[in-house]
Amino acid sequence: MPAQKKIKSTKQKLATVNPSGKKEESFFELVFEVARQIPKGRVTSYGAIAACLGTKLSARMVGWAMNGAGKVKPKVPAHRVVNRNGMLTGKHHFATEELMQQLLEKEGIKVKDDTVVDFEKLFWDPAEEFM
DNA sequence: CTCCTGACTCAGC
DNA sequence: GGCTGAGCCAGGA
Repeated sequence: MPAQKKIKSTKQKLATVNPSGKKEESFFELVFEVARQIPKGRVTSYGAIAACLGTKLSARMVGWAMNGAGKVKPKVPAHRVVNRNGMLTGKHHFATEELMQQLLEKEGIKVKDDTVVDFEKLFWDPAEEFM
């Protein structure tokens, strides 16, 4: 795990990325925004996103937010989000358990034993993007 | 309104 | 070094 550096007000940065100055977005919409920023062929963790949003203790909420990942538009690449070990803990929530892995492999990410190979190398820190 | 649960994480044993 | 318990917050019953 890359030591989580000083997280700044990422929410504000998100507001910049998403200049639809409407009402406050719910927590998972915020999560979706971050998730959509994940570059192809890269992955991140629930904790990283949570920390990025300032609620690192609520990584569960991030994962849960992903529950609606396929129900929103544009679609959220939930398959690029794994737990802090790089394990595909959320694959059971996809259409099929193989789907998540297939999507990852399709993007050049190798998956072995439900775990992303070279996870640390492929890890994408949301804080980097909004810095 | 209260209770339960959950795609995580960390700390303790 | 693996397993267990507790904390986290939001939404659904």
